[in-house]
Amino acid sequence: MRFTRMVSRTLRFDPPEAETASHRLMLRAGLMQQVAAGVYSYLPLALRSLRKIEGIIREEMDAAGGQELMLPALQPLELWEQTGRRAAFGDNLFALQDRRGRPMALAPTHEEVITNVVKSNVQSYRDLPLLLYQIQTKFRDEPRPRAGLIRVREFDMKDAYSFNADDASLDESYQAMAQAYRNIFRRCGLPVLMAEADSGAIGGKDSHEFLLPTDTGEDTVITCPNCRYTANAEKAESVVPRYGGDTGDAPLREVATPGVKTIAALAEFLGVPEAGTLKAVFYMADGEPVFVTIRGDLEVNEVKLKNALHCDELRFAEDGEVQAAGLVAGSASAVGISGIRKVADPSIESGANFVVGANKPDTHLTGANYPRDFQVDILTDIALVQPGQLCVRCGHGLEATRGVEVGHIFKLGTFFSETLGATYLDAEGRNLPITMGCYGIGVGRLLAAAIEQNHDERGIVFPHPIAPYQAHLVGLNLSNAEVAEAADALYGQLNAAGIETLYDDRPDQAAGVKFNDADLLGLPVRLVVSPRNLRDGVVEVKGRADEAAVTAPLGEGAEAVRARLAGGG
RNA sequence: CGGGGUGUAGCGCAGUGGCUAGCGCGCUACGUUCGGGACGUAGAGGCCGGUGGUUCGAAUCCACUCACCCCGACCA
Repeated sequence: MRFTRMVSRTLRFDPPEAETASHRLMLRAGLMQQVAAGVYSYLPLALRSLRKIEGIIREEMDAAGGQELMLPALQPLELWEQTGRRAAFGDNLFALQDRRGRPMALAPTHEEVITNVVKSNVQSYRDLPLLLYQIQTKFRDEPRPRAGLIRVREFDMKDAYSFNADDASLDESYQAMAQAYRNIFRRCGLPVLMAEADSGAIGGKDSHEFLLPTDTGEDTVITCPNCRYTANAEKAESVVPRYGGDTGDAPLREVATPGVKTIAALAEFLGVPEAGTLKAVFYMADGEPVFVTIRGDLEVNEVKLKNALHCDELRFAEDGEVQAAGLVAGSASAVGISGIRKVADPSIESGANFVVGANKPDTHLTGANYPRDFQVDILTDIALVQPGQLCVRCGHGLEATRGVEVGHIFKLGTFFSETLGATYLDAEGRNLPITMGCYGIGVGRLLAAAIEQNHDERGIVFPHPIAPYQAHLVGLNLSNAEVAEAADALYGQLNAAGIETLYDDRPDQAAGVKFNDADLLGLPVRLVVSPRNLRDGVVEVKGRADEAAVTAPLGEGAEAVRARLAGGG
């Protein structure tokens, strides 16, 4: 490709709206252009890279026994109502009407449609297992798109679905997918963490996320440096150190706490640690108020809470809703409260004689103990893991890192097959629901993550397998006919040798401009033809990440590129 | 949806009521330069986000509205 024929141009300065590295570099290098919030045009350079990523994904999916197909993005809304996911997705689902007023949706994912495909094609255990996948555009009306391709509303996703007769078979498919994912990310130059993840309201036993560690990531990963336990903070569990050695036989006693509203203020006022108090938090779950109790030094994990409540929408209650429920914000506790759903974290048992609200203004109680003084409807882990808490497996201190989720695999179980009636006959003639798994990779996000991981202060440093071109041929001083001739000839040789080459054939740009653009675009190998090199009969060869260039005989440019690519770096 | 911010040339920005709206980059032409973002000369390029108001006069003041960015609740 000749530089002078490219539609895109590089930006001389960083675009001010882009804060994360991949976003900034992709705009600046002319890889993409924004059309609307979370909607981008992919220019040729980006598309070439995306196609390479897709190629890697296809190879690995096919190697794992996958079959590629293509499902529609436009779907009847009815399909989403059948499984109840119209409500689950809520405003994130792009809904529209066709010309006859029929409700339609732009699909955010494809479990419903693929389950119907399998339902009408699979009757027997002999037809299983199946692994089907596609690379296709998804639509999600995200509340807040951000950071370039990290979070967008229209994006290409590789989504795969496995269909198995039983859990043992599902495990095999799941493991095969996990391995395929590891291969894909390694080939894209990404050192990902595989973390235990929340599987969502639909359930299913296992779920893992593949996260690229980076400060600009949206997720928090909890890791144990000792036993390698790795989990998304949404899912992670920890051991909460017990508070105090008391036996819990202290009597309940009221204390006046004028003006004390927060846990921090309460702890200070009474001279007890925050772990010696119980915190009350109020949520609205699908419109119903919920009373949540957790030890004072811990935070509520809303994902865990949502799963415990089996609700679609969960949010903090507003002041008016708290009052309407007859609760006293700042001095509330579950003691003596009824007529509202009560959820508590097991940490309320990891101590005794707690300080809690008295459910009247400016008053608290000391000596509160569960279950002696109050009861709850649901007692389950709803705590957010914090670094420094202890690993549930080995007791070592946990650490937290930020990461971008680039892939996610789920064991779905039989939710969709049961809801939509996808069954098979087993060897004994029984009609059983097919067991499913699903596996997603965001292709554009993977590119963004790769750039996030592989760049320096000068620009992108593309990993070879996903670079738009392998070689960047720079011709300096091309108004000199001899140099132009030599550069053109080398370009021809590279093409003939099958090396994808971007040829900076701009006749009148200064060397600095060309070098800076080459660094910005970050193609793996740079070749320089110039009057100086021509005099010596050589071409300069430099890997993007190399400190210095080496020279090769002018006629051996293609071999030099191959050698440099094989050398890594 | 809550909080903060921005809309003026392809891009980045300046312009606090006065008539022909400016600067840098980029772009076009010619000339000079030529190994890390060169220089000169001459040009092209604007419904100042939109609508409605105030005013003799609005990019500038007021109201409404739309869009985009950043911070929090969603996910590949």
